[in-house]
Amino acid sequence: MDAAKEKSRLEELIKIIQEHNHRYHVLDMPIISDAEYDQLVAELLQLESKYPDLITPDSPSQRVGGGVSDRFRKVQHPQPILSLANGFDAEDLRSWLDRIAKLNPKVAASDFTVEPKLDGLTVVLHYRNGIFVQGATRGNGEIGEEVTRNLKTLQSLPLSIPVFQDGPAPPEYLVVRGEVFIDLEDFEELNRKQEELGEKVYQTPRNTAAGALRNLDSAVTAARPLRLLVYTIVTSEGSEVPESQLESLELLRAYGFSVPENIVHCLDIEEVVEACEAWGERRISLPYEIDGAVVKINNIAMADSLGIVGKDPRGAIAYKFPAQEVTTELLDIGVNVGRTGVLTPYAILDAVEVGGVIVRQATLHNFDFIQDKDIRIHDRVRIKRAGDVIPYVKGPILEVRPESAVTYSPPDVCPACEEKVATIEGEVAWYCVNPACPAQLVRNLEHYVSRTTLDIVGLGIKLVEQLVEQGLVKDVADLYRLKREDLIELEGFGDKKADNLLAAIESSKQRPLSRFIFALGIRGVGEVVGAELATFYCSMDRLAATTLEELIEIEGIGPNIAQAVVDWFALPANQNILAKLKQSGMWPELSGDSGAEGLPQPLEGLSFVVTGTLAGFSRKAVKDYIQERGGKVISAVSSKTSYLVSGESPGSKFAKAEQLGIPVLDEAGLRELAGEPL
DNA sequence: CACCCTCGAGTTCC
DNA sequence: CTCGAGGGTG
Repeated sequence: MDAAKEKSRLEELIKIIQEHNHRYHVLDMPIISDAEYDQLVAELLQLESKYPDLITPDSPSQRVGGGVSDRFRKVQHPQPILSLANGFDAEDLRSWLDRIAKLNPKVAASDFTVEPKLDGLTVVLHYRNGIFVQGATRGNGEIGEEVTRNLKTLQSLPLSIPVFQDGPAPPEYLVVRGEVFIDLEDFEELNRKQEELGEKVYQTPRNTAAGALRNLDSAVTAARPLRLLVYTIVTSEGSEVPESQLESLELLRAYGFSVPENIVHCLDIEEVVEACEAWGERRISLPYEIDGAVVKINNIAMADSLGIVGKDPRGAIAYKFPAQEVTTELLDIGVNVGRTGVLTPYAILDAVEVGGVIVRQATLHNFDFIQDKDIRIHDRVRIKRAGDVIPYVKGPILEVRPESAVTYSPPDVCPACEEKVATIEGEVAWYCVNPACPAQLVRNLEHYVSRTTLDIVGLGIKLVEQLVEQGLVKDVADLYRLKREDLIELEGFGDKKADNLLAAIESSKQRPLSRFIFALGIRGVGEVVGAELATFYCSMDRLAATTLEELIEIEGIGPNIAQAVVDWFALPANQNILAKLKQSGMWPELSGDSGAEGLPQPLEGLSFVVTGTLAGFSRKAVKDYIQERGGKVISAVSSKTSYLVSGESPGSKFAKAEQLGIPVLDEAGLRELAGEPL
């Protein structure tokens, strides 16, 4: 090719590429593949490097920043997309203000906005004359990836800015910043579908959103439930320029963007602190994940005047919540023995902070769970604190699985007694079936004395272990045969403590029959079924003589529980225990009046779920209160729940209730409903 | 038979 | 809170 031909080809290329750009970005009707496009650009670049004189300012090579990605074109942001400095508590927020007030005393009297900090991907959107022309990921803040076509599949992204008669005129050139993310509910729904199809499930909403937005096939992006919220005007030319962050948000809304809701306007730093903490409490009831709150000085000019330190503008700060999800190394897997003999594996973790506490252990539920999630020792695993308390392992991070990772094989003997383990047909759990297993005995005793059963105060885990170790107690009935002399021998015991313990054990004979049945630890018989059996049989003698057929008749008891009950009473070891208990005078009967009969039953037919802390009630007291008045207390919110009783710092039940539209009561509301005079 | 709801059991940290 | 299982229902 001679020079003249090359030069005309170069000019031709510019026109061709511009045409394709137009089709791609504006008309959304590309007629060539991305690869072909990249080839054209590559050819152009090659020619331009040969004839640099011919590079025009409007050449596509200039427009795309000169680089051609193998996946996406890189674009330079009109101005760097800055990150934010982080704060973690109220003190960090106050000292941030103190610092900047020294630079400009006027900020001390400034007002602020507090917005939720969405956990998604930042995108930068360009509109020319009201038409969406380009969208890019944040990238490194200077250069991002151009994902215009994918962004166009988002329902919540306006392709053009509507013009209203009395609304603001759209700017000639507008650049905004927003966040792309997936609602938690949509995410779960997506994973449910994936599971049904036998496809892989996604790990986090954030990663899924990132993957979808950067997918080469826009159809895939379109199929994901991505949402967009816009919260900053980066550039606005040829129209009104907002003076404050609040005005910006209003303007963005008028332009047709979805903006984050419930943005708090604060007049001083203490209000800011309050608002940040409120977002922390609200976090769990939001439809999407947030990892903090963003505090901005409302006046944009004032914020800008403070300048930038490193990559962080001084006029704003991110208040970060403690991470709810972290990753750490799984050092080993241990196995616990439950009171029913169930073997439960647990993860021994490299200690890590999650949501403000150090976590070293987390349950792995059962051996199938380990296999299903393909969890291996030395894997890096994702840990989450469910609700706010109990940590659990979500799964391994396969991408960083080390060579040293080893698959785990469940033990074939009980870790406590070394008897062979057994499985039950159709059940996931593995069992130690040795009736003399010391671990089971300890757990069984713990259950027998625990607060929810016979409530023997002063008899805790440590003491139970001690009594078993010393051979003083070989079954629950032995508790009633403990002698003062034996107890005084024990470490840390004196006359007084021994007497108190004996008195506590003695008082357990006064507990209701229902609690006693629950305390025995029959598989499948918990608090509710125990109460059911107590009201049906009224005495231990009658219960012990029951039959399978009779049990099945009882509402709430099916063949499995019935069989477990019959089996329990048939076991000679248990018959022996019962005989000893009866002999000791531990043989409750259902008393005619339970004390609550006389109360009116205003809550009859209603079911309640309790969450959070109530001021005037303990957890147990509120339960009794509701039950005494005819209401039912259940553990999980469902569509059949009548009311959620919510106190201070409610858990995730609150979100669930809101979602299902279940009415929420506070303590006063409950009392009122129960007909108490106010 | 497929669902939904409820119950039981084990669970972490301070 | 989680998961699994049992029980009831459409």
